[in-house]
Amino acid sequence: MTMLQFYPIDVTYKVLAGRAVVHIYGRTVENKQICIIDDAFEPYFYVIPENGASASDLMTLLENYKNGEEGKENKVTSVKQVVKTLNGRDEDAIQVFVNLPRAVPGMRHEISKMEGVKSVLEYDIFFTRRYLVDRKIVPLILTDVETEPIENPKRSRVPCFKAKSITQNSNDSLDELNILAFDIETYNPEGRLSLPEKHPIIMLSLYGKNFKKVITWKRFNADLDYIEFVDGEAELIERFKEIVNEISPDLLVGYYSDGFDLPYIIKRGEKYKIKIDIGLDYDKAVLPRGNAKSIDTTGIVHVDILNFIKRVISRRLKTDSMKLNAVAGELLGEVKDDVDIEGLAEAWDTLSPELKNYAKYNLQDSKLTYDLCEKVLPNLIELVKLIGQTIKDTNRMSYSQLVEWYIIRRADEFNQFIPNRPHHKELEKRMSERVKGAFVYEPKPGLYEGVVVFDFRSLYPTIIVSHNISIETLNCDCCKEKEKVPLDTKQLWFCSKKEGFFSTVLKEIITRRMRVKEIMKKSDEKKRVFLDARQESLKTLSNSFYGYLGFFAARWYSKDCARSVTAYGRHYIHRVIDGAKKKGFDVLYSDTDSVFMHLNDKTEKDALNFCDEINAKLPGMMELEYEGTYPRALFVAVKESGVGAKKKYALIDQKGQLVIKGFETVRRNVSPIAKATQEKVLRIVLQDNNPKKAFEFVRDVVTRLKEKRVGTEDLTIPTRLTRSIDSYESIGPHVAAAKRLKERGVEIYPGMIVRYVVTSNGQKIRDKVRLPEEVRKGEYDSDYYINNQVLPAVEKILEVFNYSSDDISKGKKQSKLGQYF
DNA sequence: GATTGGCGGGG
DNA sequence: GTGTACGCCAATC
Repeated sequence: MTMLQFYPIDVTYKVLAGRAVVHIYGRTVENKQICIIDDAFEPYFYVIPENGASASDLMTLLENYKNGEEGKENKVTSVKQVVKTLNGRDEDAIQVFVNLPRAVPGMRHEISKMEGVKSVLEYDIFFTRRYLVDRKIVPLILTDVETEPIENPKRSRVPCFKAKSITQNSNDSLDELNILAFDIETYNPEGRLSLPEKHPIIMLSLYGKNFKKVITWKRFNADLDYIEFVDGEAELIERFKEIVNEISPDLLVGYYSDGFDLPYIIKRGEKYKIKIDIGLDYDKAVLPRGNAKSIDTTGIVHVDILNFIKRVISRRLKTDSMKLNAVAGELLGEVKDDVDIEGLAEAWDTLSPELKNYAKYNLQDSKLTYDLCEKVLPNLIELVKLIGQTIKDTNRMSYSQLVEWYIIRRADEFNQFIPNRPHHKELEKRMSERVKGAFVYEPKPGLYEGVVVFDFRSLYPTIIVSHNISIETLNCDCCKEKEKVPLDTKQLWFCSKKEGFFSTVLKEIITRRMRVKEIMKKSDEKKRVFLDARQESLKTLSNSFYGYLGFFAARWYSKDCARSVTAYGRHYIHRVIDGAKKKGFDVLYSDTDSVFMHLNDKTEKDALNFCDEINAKLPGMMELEYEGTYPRALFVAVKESGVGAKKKYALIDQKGQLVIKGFETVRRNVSPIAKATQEKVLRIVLQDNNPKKAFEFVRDVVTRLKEKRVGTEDLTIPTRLTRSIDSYESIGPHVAAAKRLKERGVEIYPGMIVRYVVTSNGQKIRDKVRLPEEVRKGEYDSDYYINNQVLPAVEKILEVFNYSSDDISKGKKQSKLGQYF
């Protein structure tokens, strides 16, 4: 028997000789890939006996239970009596061990209908995930194993060891993973998406540390040292497999490769009877079945990095497009090569010298994918270590799943059963339940000087912790006479004696984050990247706890807990608003956790003192924070009502930076001239405090539009087609533009962005539409751009200063505006 | 205005 | 594989 240390990377299980055997792939401390095999873990679930039913009778019955055909039998192997808590109530239960994971779904329905059975619990916890939780193993953390080597292991590309014991006793983790990125180019003469039934893969690129390669199967003149020519598509696929297994990276990374690249390679492989058996266990990668979306390769983990970016990273990105170009542009400051991808098929057919540029383009896509993966990997790794599930799974988890799997891992420590997921009827009920949300104080439209902003630090998480909000502390018997949740509709309270499971777990996450932030201050640059990713993961996780409580599919769902959180939120924000008014500040605006106060004749110091007074009375972890002082703030009206618009305001800070919220400056289907005018007007108003100048600027834009001095590029409106043009009932401008494109022989497909200019040819908008390349400079409908683009973008801003749209277009002013002229 | 349906990413 | 996305926008009633 020898001791071995390794870092787990991937976990799977195989059925060997009628037993489920867990296989953990990873790297040793010497950086060798290995597989640890553990055959001592058994699948199980729980049965709760009916009240009053005899648990021992039921145990005897279950002990000998079996079903299924011979050879495919589902059998109970043993039973054990346990007591655990389910949503605050202690339950006597029977833990039922079975022969195979598939026996659990195979028998749980029948068992749940047996006499004396109240319910069945934990029947849908995936075997390998359960293994990690029960064995307290966290992927990527240094693991000690007592092993015996296995001679001549079957179906393994790496040495295998049988585990006698497996434990983690260290915080040391594997933070540098070997990445190989890949990308394919396909042949598609019809000029839209390729069909794997018809169109071959013509290029495939791979990019790793000190490795770059483009494989293609037509020879052309290309003076590129990374090109490798092979004889055909089948050879291309074989070569791809060879390289992946030669390099044997930890991660095989693509961009939308769950949805495009890997399924495409698999389907083209089928045509030549080539299996994509690149995993360390030789299992062939298969297309997702049913509703599945992921493609798994064992040991060499397939990571579609788009998943992670979309789910976790996108929150902090400005772009709303998840295209590789947009994401790489923002995260890396680097973009895709600029080639006309529509011309690839023709270049391929004619063996054009352009193919060299397509090869470069192909490699560049893999490089961007590699760099993106490297960039977000610290975040993914920290999340893996926090949640305790594999890279493969964590990469594809939504926030609610991340919270849920974190809680599941902690449940056993607190002796908690994992509640069942809601079924159809319950889901329907939950979906119809609405929780009253946050309080919004509507602003009075206007330009204000001297504005201080305060907000509650992590409002909802700190409420949950400070008020001990948790399913099992809700309306306890012991605290009936204590403080109630500030709600008119219902009497709710939370235990003040016993700490709740949900709130305790959340509290630990918050304190851990504070500790990490402290350590960060004393760390060097390299460490700080990981620590920053860690505190970021802890933050996103803690911010998701409230949402999880009210998420309809959550195991730990509680509408009463969720509504208590928002009720306390409204309560505390009102406390700030009322207190500020009493002190003589004008409250301008408030939304959920923030308050905008007008200083009036008071100073910033007065405001800070006020903040201190509020903080002195807040419970537990709750804290009101000073966000900043702004020399000017602008609030605009919504429609005709004169009421201030919510979530739409603009500020200028003391350094002259604009903070613009809710204005349409970034919306897609607006012309550049309208966007730019809006931004400029906000800057003039906030920076120069000169509405007249803003007004005149707009009037000048209007004049330039009238005099046809605006260039076509500033007038081009981009809009996305959402379906095929024939299926549109009404011909909107973008549909008319699409039709013109089609007439010119351009393939039209749903999802494409059409760009058009509105001219004065005809009556209806659809007749006025032209493609940018069809119009000469000055050929456009001034009235349309003035009345439908520019004016709506600035109207609400200028209205604050009593300018109306008529004033601008006519160049006149109303008499009451004398003060500005 | 509320509800429903389909899309995103990829060549 | 002890299962299987989800949040948003646009179209439509």
